[in-house]
Amino acid sequence: MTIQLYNTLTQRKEVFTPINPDEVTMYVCGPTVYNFVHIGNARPVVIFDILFRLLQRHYPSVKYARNITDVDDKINAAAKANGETIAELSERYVQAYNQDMAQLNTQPPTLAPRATDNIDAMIQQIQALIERGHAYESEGHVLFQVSTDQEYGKLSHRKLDEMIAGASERVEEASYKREPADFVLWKPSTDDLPGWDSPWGRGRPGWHIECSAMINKHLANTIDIHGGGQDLIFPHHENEIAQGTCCHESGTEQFVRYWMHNGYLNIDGEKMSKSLGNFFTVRELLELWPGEVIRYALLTAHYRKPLDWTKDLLSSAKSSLDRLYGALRDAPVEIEPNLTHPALTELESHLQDDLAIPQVLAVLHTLAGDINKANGKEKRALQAVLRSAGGYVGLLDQDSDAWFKWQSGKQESGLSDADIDALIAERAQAKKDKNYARADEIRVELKNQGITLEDSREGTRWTRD
RNA sequence: GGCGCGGUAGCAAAGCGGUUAUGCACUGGAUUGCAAAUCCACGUAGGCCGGUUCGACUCCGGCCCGCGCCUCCA
Repeated sequence: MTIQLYNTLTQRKEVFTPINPDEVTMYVCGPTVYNFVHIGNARPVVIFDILFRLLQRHYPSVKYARNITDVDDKINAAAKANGETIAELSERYVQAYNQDMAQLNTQPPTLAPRATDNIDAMIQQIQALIERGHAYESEGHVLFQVSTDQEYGKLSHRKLDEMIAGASERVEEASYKREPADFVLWKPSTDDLPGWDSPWGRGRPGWHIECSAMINKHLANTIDIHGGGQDLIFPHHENEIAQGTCCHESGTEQFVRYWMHNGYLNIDGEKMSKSLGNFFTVRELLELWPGEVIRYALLTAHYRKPLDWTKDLLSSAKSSLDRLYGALRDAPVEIEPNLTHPALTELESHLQDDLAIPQVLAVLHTLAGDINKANGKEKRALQAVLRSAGGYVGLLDQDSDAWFKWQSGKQESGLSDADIDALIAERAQAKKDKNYARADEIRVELKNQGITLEDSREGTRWTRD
């Protein structure tokens, strides 16, 4: 069975065949570090994490790069507002980003290049574009002349003249542009702004150049997969193609073979975005929910479809995970290597079919049902299968007991584990004395504090809501 | 105006030209000192109108509604 991926370029699912099966290359657009990221920013990270895991099972080496944009006007503005240096601010948010993404069980990428470490590569690429007649210098700016690229628009499936006609009010007209659609590769910096020396004076890069330059520098001239949110298709990725293709000798060498784009997160049916202000940061969500619940919630819809982000989605994700972890009671956390099982084969085939993750979740739940009906050796074996299955999508990697005892930042003022254990001990004695009134009283007391008790032959377990 | 996506049961969300998606919630039963967890039972859902077909949620056409992109954005 082969991996099939939906390619935005061709608008269809295609069989994935890497240029070099010994080393697959993937690049995903990372954050601009001027703030905590919102949950919409986390969706591609989680989605491409699952693709990364899938590719790693199929190929000996996968080079996955995710950039850090640490030069941007929004960073400059935020640093100024905070009275902080740009370096301090961006470093702080890089750390926060890495922590947040780790909380969502995402593996770190192979490479996390920063824009500010790759200015040379950008300048080189811009120079190549000028030499090849695709870019020009004007009033301290360097611009890409879109009309020199016959292929421009092939990713977003638009024609240049239609774009301009439709967007005439929004396209920035500037004296230094030859044509309105031309976009900035390099712009001049004033003394109070970050800047680098260049053949065109002290300045800083435009938005799009960092990705194409870093891809060429750190991965290859042609890479296998490039991912990001659907809102990056135009202009960002379209411009990357223009830069990454036109800068090379042939001018036709393919830049990226498979373009993948995830759908948006919506709030009340509308796109979540920083500019609209209708967003939740991953930080604040992690105060209220385990990272795994957030991850699960992000996986409930197919990656190319919009996903409505609601409280119900999260509590439903929590309940769903409760069921899965319930089936993993007393099971070891370690994943058994090289396990084979029809359910794993089925799950793998869903993932290979353009990441059909909702169907993977269905397989997980079917397994959980089977486990709950099984006993002894069979049950143990199925639990190992479920652990493995979870690993395919970055779920179910913690101890079941720890899962059920998870405490949010907001709950920390409540009962401690020791308090709870003490009350349970008291209740056990009461039960032994057939003092059921007192036993029930303790249970109600705990229930009011969000603690649910479960009696069994082996003793009493408890879970936090 | 151009390009694109979607409308499935109370909610969320998939596959599929004919046979249970799945989860959450609800209800009844088993189990339990009472609970919880678990198991069993329980939903002919597919925006509207045509067409193709022996048969359509699935394919085709039209319409209605919602959303996105069209140079800040994941």
